[in-house]
Amino acid sequence: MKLDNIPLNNKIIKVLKNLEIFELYPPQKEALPHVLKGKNMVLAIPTASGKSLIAYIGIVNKLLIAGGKALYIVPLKALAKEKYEELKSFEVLGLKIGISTGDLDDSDPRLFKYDIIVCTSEKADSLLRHGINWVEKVKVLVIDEIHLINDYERGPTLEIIISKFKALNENIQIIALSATIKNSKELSLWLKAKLIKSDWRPVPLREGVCLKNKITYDNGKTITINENGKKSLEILVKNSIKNNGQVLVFVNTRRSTMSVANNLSSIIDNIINKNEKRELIKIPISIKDSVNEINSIDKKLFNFIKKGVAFHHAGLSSNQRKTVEQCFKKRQIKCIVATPTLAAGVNIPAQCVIIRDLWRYELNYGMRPIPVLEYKQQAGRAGRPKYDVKGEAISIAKTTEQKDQIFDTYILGEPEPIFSKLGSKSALRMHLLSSIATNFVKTIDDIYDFFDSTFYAHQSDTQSLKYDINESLNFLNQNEFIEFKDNIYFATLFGKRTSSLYIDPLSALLLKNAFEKSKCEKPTPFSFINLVCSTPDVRSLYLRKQDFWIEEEAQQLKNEFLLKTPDISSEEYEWFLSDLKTSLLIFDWIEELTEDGIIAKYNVGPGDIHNIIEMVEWLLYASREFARIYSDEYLKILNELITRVHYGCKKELLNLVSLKGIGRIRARALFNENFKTINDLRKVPLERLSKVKTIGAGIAKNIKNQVGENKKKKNTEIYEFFK
DNA sequence: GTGGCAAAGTGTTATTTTCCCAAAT
DNA sequence: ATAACACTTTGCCAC
Repeated sequence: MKLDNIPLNNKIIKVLKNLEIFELYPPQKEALPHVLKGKNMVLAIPTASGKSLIAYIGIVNKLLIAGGKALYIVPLKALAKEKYEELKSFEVLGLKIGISTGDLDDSDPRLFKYDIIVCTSEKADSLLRHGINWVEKVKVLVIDEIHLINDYERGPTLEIIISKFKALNENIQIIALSATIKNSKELSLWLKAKLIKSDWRPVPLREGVCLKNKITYDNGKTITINENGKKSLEILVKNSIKNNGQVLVFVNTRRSTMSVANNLSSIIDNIINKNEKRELIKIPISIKDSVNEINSIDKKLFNFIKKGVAFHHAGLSSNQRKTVEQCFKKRQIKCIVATPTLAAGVNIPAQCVIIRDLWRYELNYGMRPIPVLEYKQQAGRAGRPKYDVKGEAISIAKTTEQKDQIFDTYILGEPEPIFSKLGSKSALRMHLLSSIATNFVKTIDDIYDFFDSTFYAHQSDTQSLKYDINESLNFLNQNEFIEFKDNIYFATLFGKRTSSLYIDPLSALLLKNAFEKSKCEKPTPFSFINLVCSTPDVRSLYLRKQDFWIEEEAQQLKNEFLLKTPDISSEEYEWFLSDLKTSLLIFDWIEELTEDGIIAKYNVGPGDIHNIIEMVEWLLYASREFARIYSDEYLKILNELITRVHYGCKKELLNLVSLKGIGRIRARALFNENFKTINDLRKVPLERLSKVKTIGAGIAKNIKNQVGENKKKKNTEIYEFFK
């Protein structure tokens, strides 16, 4: 259907044409009239078949007619960025686009001036908890990847946001985007939405299973591949690349990503030509970020990239991930070997997808088959629009039985239905508290009514839900998060802070008890690091066989624990050690152990380090807020510690690190050459400064600008007193 | 029989992942 | 459950 035949605002059509969109895909065509009428929608169609565009048009159309705001909710920060950038094209229509994710420079008041706001689900929840004053202005709510309602950790949040917005704003239009799921009908009934379901794809997908040298396709055809001494995976990759394609290989461990990349590297190296190689060699140099240390993962990655292949998993830093993804999109890298993260993230299509592992290790369960939904998401990455006529998704089987099973469950099978996880204890205590703390609900009937509107109630027996709610209310009451008077529930100061700090009530309780009851005589920075690492909000590292050294550390540090240490024979002892391991990592970080040192000592990637730092920093912040209430003698040590964790440095560098463009590395270099204070930097000549290791002329100038006499000294002087 | 080296066999180890705060610019 | 790696044993050849 050509764009010109669509009853749509001309201005919008013009924007679409600028985006080189001249006609709509069939599912888009089907959905559009309903969206334009302002109806609630559930779009259950494959990824990359243009779901977001329908949401964009829906939003823009509504806002141009009725004014107000729209909220676009996504599951990942990286996706928020992607959507934000796509939506920017609509700014010419006079709509302002905003993004709000944890690590971007946006605070709540600023969001008021935006018309379309992109954020993660937790951020949206957090905004609601802080009582934003523009809730009733939200006319359109888009939920991307709504099937994540099925997720134990994050699903309940999604459900709560939807239910709250529906309660606060009766006429809100909800546009839900979903992967194909079995019970999309049920979902659409809950949302009172029009359901559009389709398997249509812009590039057709052919699925197959490879057993030994034979591939059987979903249309019944078989082909045989054979080449001396090569595994079928290697032949598949080779053939695809030779035909001008690109390949994604999915495996189930990080270690495997590297070993498979290694096996493929010489093969791919042989295919690519000299020009391509020249381009590839440039890549590493162009992304070297002089603020960060070059770590061993960088080196490994660059060695592969040189040969046109890369590995990809959550242990990579965000820079490394971005480089791999972008170079693949630019078609410089021919093959990425990845863990399932890649399938859930930003859209990275390839001509051929190879799914080597359909099993995955799960704690307490051993190896289990991955959900069909996940298989479909991985397979769905096959087929690059504009480049490929057909996408190919091949799974690897080892036996005939496996082959048949893959066909039955994955290729011909239907994705699982999704189930609400709101009934879990942790979800209930978290969301009950926040609902009470924001006065969203007051009486027990309010609470029942509200939970009655959730997907959970839509799916399950409400009687048992009432029982679970009461149990959680009792827990919150007994631990002084909430009180109950004259039939009204209200939150205590402690409860309100817990809710607005966005931490698990169990974490809050742990922190509070430590502050009020700890017998630790003289808490050190380590004490507080260990405290926050013991909360359920900080996910601890795995223990391995060679980690016995941690037990010895426990002995050394025995006087610094704020919490009681469990008995060696007790069940909690393993948890304790794994929390301790995480604490020690952070302690090494603030004692300026190099990134590579940490990577080797703890067997983690730079991405893991970054994640742990973020979690610990966030909980230290929360601890400081509780310290204000319960023990302000800890304020100073906590403030200092938060900055040290942020930068990864010793106390003596706090002055220097407060300057922009100066991280732990440069600060250390300056300090070692005896520039220890802001005043030292003010006195030194520019030329001398630019001779310091890791500091060039540009940075030196930058420093001078910041410390120059006429400039404001507010920021830079804050840490002088730590000396 | 012995040294040198590659292939085959045995044993050990570890196992995927995301988001949440506030304040200032 | 299984891949990946480290380590040991076996097999083979030339001398």
